[in-house]
Amino acid sequence: MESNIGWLLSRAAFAWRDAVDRYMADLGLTQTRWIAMLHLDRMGEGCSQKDLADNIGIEQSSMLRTLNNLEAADLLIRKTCSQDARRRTVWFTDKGRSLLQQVEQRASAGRREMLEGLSEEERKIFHTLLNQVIDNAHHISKPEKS
Amino acid sequence: MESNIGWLLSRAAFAWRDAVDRYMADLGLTQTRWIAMLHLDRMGEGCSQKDLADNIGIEQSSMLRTLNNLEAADLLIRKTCSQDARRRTVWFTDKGRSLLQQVEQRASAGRREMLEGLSEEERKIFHTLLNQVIDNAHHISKPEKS
DNA sequence: CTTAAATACTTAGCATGCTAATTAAATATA
DNA sequence: TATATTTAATTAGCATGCTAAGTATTTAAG
Repeated sequence: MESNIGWLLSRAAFAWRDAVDRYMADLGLTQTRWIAMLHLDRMGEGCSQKDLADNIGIEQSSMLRTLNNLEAADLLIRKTCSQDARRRTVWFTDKGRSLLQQVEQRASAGRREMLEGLSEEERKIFHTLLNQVIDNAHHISKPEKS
Repeated sequence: MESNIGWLLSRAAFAWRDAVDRYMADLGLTQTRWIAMLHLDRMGEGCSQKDLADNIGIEQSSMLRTLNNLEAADLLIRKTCSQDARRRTVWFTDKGRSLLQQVEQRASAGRREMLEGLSEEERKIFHTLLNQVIDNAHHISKPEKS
C-alpha cells in the first residue's frame, strides 16, 4: 500500500497532462490535440487517420474523436482519398499550420520545466523504466490462483 | 518529438492500469475501486467520503463516483453521520470485507509482475523520479512569451 | 465473377480525473 | 441571535483511452 508505485505513476501522468494542458491552454490545445498535430506534421499531411493513430499508438476510435475536435477548431480538415474510398486523409488548415511552430516551442519548453531538476542520466533512466513497465504490462499474465 | 517523455508517461500509466484491471477483473474490481477499498481498510471503516478522497489524493467528486460504484456492487455502504449531518461515513459490507484479503494479494502480486526486471535501486529511483515530476507539475508556470 | 475476409471509419458506451455550481449543515463573526 | 463563511456531498459536463459493433469498400478466394 505504502509503496503503491502504480498509483503514483497514474498521478504523475495526470499531473503532467494537466500541467501541459495549462501550458497550452491559450493556444486552445490539450496534450492529446497538440500531439496529434505534431505527429501529423512529422508524418506529412495527407496521411490517413489510421496511420496517425498507429503512429501515436492509440486506437482509431480515440484518434477520431481528437481529429473531430481539431477539425471543429478549424485546425485541420479531412478529405476522402481518391485511391481508396475507405480512407480519409488529414490536412492542416492555414490556421493549423500557422500554429505549429508555437506548439513545438511550447511543447519543448513545457517538457523542460517538467523535467527540471533531473539530470541527463536520470532522464534516460526514466525513459528506460517507463518503457520497461509498458513492456511488462503488455506481457502480464492472469493471476495464478490467489 | 522523438523524446516525448510526457506521452510515454501517459502510456505507461495507462498500460499499468489496464494490466492491473485485467488482473483484478475476476474480482469485479478496477484499479480505482480496489485502491479505494484498501484505503478504506487502512483508514478504518467509518471515515467520511472526504477523508477517503484526501487520503487517496483525488477530488471528492471523483471519490463519490467510485463509492457509488462500490456501493452498487454491494461491497460497501454509507451511513449518515450522527455528529455531523453533512457527512456520510463509509463501511464495508460483509461481502466487501471478505474480498479484502484477496485484493491485497492481487495488488502486490500484480505490482510484482509490473516491476519485473527492475532492481531494488531502480524502483527507488523510479519512485523518486515520479515524485519529482509531480512536484514540478504542481509548480509549473505559464509559458513566458513564446 | 461471386463470395468471404480484411480494412478504414464511425458510433455507442464504460471508466476516470477534473472543475464549476448547488444544497444543506456547521461554524464563525458581528 | 442573525448573518456570513466554510465544509461535505452531489450533480453536470469536459477530456481521454478503450472495447464492441456496424457500415462501406477493397482484396482475396473459389
